[in-house]
Amino acid sequence: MPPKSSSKATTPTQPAERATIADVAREAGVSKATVSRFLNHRDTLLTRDIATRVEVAIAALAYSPSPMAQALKRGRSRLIGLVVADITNPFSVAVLRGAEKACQDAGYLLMLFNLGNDSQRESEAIQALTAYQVDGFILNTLGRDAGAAADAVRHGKPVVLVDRRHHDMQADFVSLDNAGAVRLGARHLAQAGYRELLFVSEPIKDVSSRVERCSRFRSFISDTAAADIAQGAADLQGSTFESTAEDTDALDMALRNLRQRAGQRLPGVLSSNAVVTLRVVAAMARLGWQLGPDLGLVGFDETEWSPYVGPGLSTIAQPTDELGRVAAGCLIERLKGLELPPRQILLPGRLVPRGSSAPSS
Amino acid sequence: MPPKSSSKATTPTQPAERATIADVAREAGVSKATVSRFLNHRDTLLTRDIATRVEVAIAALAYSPSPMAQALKRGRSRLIGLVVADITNPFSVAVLRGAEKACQDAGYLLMLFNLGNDSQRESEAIQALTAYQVDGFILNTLGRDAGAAADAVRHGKPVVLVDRRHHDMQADFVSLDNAGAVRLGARHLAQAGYRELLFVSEPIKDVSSRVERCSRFRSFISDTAAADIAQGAADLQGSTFESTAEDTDALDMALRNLRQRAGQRLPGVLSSNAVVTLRVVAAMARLGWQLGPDLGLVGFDETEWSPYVGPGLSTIAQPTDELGRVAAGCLIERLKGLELPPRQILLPGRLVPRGSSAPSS
DNA sequence: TTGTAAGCGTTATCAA
DNA sequence: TTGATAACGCTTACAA
Repeated sequence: MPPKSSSKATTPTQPAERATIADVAREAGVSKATVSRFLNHRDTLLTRDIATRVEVAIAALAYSPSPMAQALKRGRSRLIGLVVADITNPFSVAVLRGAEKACQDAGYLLMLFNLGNDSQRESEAIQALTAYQVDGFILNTLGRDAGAAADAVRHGKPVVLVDRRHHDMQADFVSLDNAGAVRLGARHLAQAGYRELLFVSEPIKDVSSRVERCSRFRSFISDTAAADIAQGAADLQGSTFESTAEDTDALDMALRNLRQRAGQRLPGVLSSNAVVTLRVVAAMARLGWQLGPDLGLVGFDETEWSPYVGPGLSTIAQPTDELGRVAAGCLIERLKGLELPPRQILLPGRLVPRGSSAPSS
Repeated sequence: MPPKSSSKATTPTQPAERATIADVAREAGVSKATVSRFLNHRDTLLTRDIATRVEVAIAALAYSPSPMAQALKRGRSRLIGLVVADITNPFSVAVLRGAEKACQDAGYLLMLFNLGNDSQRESEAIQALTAYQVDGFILNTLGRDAGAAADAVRHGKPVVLVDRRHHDMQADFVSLDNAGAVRLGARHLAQAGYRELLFVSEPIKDVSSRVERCSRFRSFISDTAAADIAQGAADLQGSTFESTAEDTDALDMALRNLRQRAGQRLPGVLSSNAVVTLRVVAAMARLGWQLGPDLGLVGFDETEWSPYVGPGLSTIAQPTDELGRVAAGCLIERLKGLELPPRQILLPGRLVPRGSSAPSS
């Protein structure tokens, strides 16, 4: 293949190959070093005359530097590695979206690695990404594969954890304020009159956000119950349940038991994410119960469809876009050299009350 | 795992820096070229003795080649660029997921660029991605920015178009069989007894998939009506409507008109994607109509929530994962050197009938 | 069969 | 202020 050299190109307007810094140097009649200086240290040391010559040449050749070569030389790539546990999860996607935007705005590109819920592959992901010299990581993973992320940190690559913290890792952490969010949802249910509550979660398995939500739910119940007792009204009870996608019978049973325990009182469910919410909705359909009157429901994660399922699903909206943006922002600050002990940034959730938490419509 | 270079490393188990090919060569007592040969042409030309020495050294240093350096030298990067018009769109995400999986399996990593529905940025995206030497592109974009993708093709980078074709571009195209899918949905409505049909789409704006669905709907109506006349039953009518997110009044009006036109007959809607479906559902709620009895609805795109909205939403499920997989597969074949005229791969949709297209429950 | 050396497109360290 | 020149980590003629 004749590479460039004029020849009878069918499209004369296109420089068949990308121009290199050498081409620019030749065109401008200067050295490569000068061109490089123009690019990187525009402010310092450059004769007006030479500078414009270079500038013209760059424009003429539509030159832009090769990030690959720069990465090789500098050891930095303007790439950010994003590892998500499961891109099926709408929450991950929402975060991804926020992060992608922030990265683009800061001139970074995102390299994506999806674990497909196979936490074993976490170190594989991080290795692949480090190989490409990504400048930093945004991790939304289990952190089971403990060494993996720690390696990255040790290699001096900044890491930001989103939603799920890793055990004793020195990294910024960005997440929903789970304590506040659980309180928001549980209190709303309790005040609406639902007094026998059940927290339904995916299998907890040490996933930090699940652990937190679950334990916060427990403490909400005991705190509130204690307060109630002090006021002579001791009817609030709570329990928790871990639901799997397969075992729908177990969920049906848990809900039946819940209603039985409730007795005269109203039963209510707080579900830990959108997937679980849908499972509860499906169970309700199987049981033939009405959302609201028969069972109160508040679910984590607001979605476009929340308003239209049953009487409308009450949700706790996470600031997903902002989580992604903030995570990327944190990372970029670190990349700019910010030295600070690991930060913890918790963003508040927002309650969106709808029919599913209204005892009577 | 004891690496080598003593020094007082705080973490003795980690080789502070990534090992390079030179390190391996030194460790094995051979030349860099030999190591490189071992890596790339393991099969040919290598003494058993030397080969094992290299192998041992590589293992000892946990060496893996730098893809950046390889890319620089080879001009190929094992990177695939994915450009999506709007990552908010669940369809895009589903495709992304399928593609990501296929790429990973083939040893490619995905670089993601989201246009955020700003079609102007398409060439920006493609340029950024080519700068990183991506080996090929998967494009789910409008193709408004005509030159952009064409440039990539001209530079010899294979391109696969997903869901949206670009005008006269030489590239593989992977998509739902829109003709078949429209027929599936419209016929289902018609057979269920809905005889005054409305196709509701997002603003068509030259987006190829929208254009196709809309025109296929029109021809379904005229074909079927013609056949009906031949049989003496000429009561099937159809029209189309473009809905925007803002102007909900217009949609309400369109539905009211539809029902009026229907007269004694039943009105039915075919909606062009999940977003539009939700808009129609919202309009129904505003109008106080019942899905099914008052208006039949079939929507493109199956989602996890389709079963739980109203009486269940009838949908036309796209094989999203497979679309992504096939697209990535096509690209990878091309990368392996497959020379073929541009292919067109259409995957069938599947009708999922539910309550929203049942006149009586 | 193996080694030497020349690049790939940059940036950085020297002299000039 | 500018220009050679040597890396960065790898592949690949070409020699040996």
